[in-house]
Order: sequence, then structure tokens, then C-alpha cells
Amino acid sequence: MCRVLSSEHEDSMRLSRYFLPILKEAPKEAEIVSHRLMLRAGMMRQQAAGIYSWLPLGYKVLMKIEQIVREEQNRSGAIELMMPTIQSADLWRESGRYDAYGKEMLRITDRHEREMLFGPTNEEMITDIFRTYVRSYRDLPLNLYHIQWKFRDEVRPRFGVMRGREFLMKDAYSFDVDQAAAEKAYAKMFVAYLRTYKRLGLTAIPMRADTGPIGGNLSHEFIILASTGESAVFCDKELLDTPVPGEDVDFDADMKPIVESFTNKYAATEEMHDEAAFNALPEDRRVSARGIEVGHIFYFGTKYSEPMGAKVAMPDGTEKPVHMGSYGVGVSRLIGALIEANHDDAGIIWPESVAPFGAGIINLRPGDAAVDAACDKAYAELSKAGLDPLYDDTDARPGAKFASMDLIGLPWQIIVGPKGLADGVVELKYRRTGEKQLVSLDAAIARVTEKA
RNA sequence: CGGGGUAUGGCGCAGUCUGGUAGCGCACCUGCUUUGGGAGCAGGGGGUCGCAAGUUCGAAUCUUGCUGCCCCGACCA
Repeated sequence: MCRVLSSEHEDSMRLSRYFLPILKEAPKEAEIVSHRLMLRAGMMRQQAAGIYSWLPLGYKVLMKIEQIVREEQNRSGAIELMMPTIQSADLWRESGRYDAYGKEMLRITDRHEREMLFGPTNEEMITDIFRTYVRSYRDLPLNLYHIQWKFRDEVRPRFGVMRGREFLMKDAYSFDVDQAAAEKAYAKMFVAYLRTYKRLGLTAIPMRADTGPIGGNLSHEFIILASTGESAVFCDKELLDTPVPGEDVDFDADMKPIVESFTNKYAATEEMHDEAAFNALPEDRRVSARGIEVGHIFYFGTKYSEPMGAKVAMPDGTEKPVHMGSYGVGVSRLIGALIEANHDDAGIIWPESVAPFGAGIINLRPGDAAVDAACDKAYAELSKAGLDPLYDDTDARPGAKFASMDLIGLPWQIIVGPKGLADGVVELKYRRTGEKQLVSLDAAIARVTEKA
């Protein structure tokens, strides 16, 4: 009894007590599938163009993605801190970007008529922190990151969270003594990104990106393939199966072979596409698809350290500006990308690593003693196993319950009704394939919890 | 920022051309019947028709101005 009660105070939830405002029809402004499904599944609500409230279901997914991103950043040796959303214009004047940035920057004036801004990124601020405290080459390398809300006043926000104005982003910044060291930091992040997307259930392909005036080849966009992607991409089919390093990867070792196992194969977005090089691939290895950018890493040398005076003392006593790189992951955008890559006509199909609840339990006849008891048992067992189940104990009709559960896309459903129970079985449904089987309650619980 | 749409209850929509007391489906509340893939019947609540001026005896409807939102393009995580 106490066990059941205490588990209820964790993440598991009875639908009758939850806040899950499901819509049968999607608001007309939502055009693409991820946007429609997020609104219908009650994950978010638009408050202004490109600005959203995160409702409980959406917020849970957002936090799960954020946590995976965080764990992989930490594993690679990056260190988390937190910078504010509001910044002073003065910092941006130092780098020259205050005037250069244009109208995408949301400029704010405070009560003392001081010029402020809602940060679209944090290179200036992190450089300021660095120059304040770090003076010696001995303190390098250093990689600091935070996961914070950003604002870019896009001319035309669209596609829901895929192209919002306010968005959650992980941005990391590396500091090194020279370009060779910075390249090592870059390679570490490259590998951390491969691992992050893998854990999210996505196949992200690193593609060379435009490095602008700095040149070199140290900029990659991480792209996932989805038919609704925003840009055309071209790559070698072998990249889809190139192995991603496991949890035991040693980040102190040389990352270059891993990076090269990806960068030695053709991959480019439309802007960087080289038709001749692509056509040199055997025909059956040419993948021409659409993609969604979910991360971007680049090395930019002394672009900020130089004008902002972020220098360290070198062994010979001279001072040199540090070499920097920055590494972004669009955390909120990833929700949209995940849905674009994982859905069917009935709704969302969450990868297990980010599903808002690990499994759904549907009670087809609340009030029926046997059905209630079976559901209570499933709920307690799944909760105990840390599966974080959502228990639909409402008195809605079966059809509505099935439709809602499919819509929100939990990996597993255990469906309990009086008819099946009379034969000693419940229905176990795997959302991704739609595969259903009639098994005993214990077997269903065992099957769902075996991976947890 | 150029071009095009659109704005009527929480969501989807009709009504606007031709001015005359705001309607439908879903959702919500009550009751009854139902209950294994988005139930049926009956009753009920909820909207100053985006905002502001104007025309008119009378404006959701006509005129003017403004604003929000959406789509296409250029731009970006």
C-alpha cells in the first residue's frame, strides 16, 4: 500500500489527475506534422509567433533531451555553467557584433535607458568570463557550456519549435592555446555529438558547413534525414551505418580516427554540394534526401578573443589570444526533428530514451474490480521498475483511449479489459510497429520492464 | 522585408457578396442508455464576431485605418 502511494509521488501518473489537453483537431496555423502533433498531443501552446508555453507532456520530453545532451557533454569533459538570457549591449560592442547583428537581435532598454538585449548566443559573454579569470596556458584546455533559452527575432517564425523565436539551446565554448589544440577540442565535441544523437534514437550525419572568412574545414552541421527537412542534402550511404563510439569511449585518447571515419565520406548540404564528387560515388551509395539541422560546431580561432582581450600567458612569458570554438545543439528544435523522423498517421512514436512516459496502461472498464486490480498491479510494477508509466484510469470510451495513447506515442501499451481478463490475458501493444499480442498480465509486465 | 491570405465560444468551420437580435460539428456540464479501436438520445453553459473610427434607424456583414496570426520568397539552430 505504502509502496504504491510512494510511487505515485514520483513521475508515474494517473491520467485522471494529469494535465494532458489533447485536441481532436489541430489548429489551422500548424502546417507541418511535428507542429500539428505537438499541439494535438497537448505538448505546447503558442503564446505569440514562435514563442511557446511548454505543457507537461512536452516539458517532460524537453527535459529528457536536455539531460541526454548534458550527460554527453559532461562525459566529453565539458563543464556546465549558466549564463543569463539578458545581456548588456556593451559586451556586444566590444566584438563589433552589436551593430552587425541586425534586426534578429531583440534589443531591450531598461528603466535607466541602458541598452540591453535578449541573447541570441553567448560568445561575447563566455569570452568575458574567461578573460576575467583565466590568465595562464596551464588552465587550458577548457570547455564551458550552458543550456539556456535564446531569442532570435526571426522575420518569419514557422514550423512550430523547428523555427521558433525563443528556443532552448546547448552551447559550448572551447578555449585552447593554439589551433592544433583547438582541433582536439573540436574532435571531442564531434564525438560527443555523435553519441548524443545516437542516444536520442537519431542518425545524425555530420556535413561540412561553410566556415565563412576563417576557412579550413572545421565546421560541421549535424543533419538528420527526414522527408520534411528544410534543406536538400547529399551523402554517402555508408555514413548511415558508420558505427558511433560507445559509452566507454576514452575522450583523452586521439579522437581523430573516429572523426575521420565520418569525414572521409561524402556528405554535404545544398550550399556545399559538389556534384562531381558526389557522382564519383557508386550509384547505389548516393543518398539524395532532405535534412534537418540539429547541431552545428565550428572553430573560429581568435575572432572574439582578439578584440575582447582574452589572452593567456604562454610558457615563454608572452601573452597570446586563445583559440576558440563553439558548439550548438538545438534542444527544443530536436523535439520537432524527433517527431518528423518518428511518427505515423495515428501520432507520435517516441524513441524509448526520450518518451515522456515509458509505457501506457489502459483500463477499459474503470470500476470493474478485476480490471482495476490488474491495472493497479501493472502500474505499481512498472513504477517500481522505474518505467514511469502513464495510467489511463479515466472513464472515457475505449476508442478514445486508444486514439489518445497512440497520439502521444508511448513505446508500450498494456491494455486491460474485462473480456481479455476473463481469458487471463491483457493486450500488449508495441507502438512503433503496431504489433499486438495477447499475453498474461505478468508476461506483459515482464516484457515491458525487461529493458528498464 | 516584398507578395498573398486570414481573424466569428477551447478547437475546426458556416454566415459577410445581397446589413435586420449569431449558428453548426467537436470539446465542456447534467441525466439516461451504452462501453474492446475518437458512442446515442435529451437537456444545458459559454462568443461586446481581432481593435478603432465612420456610414446607417440598424453593422459579424459596407468604408477607412491599425493589429495579430498563417502561407510563398529572401534569411537562420
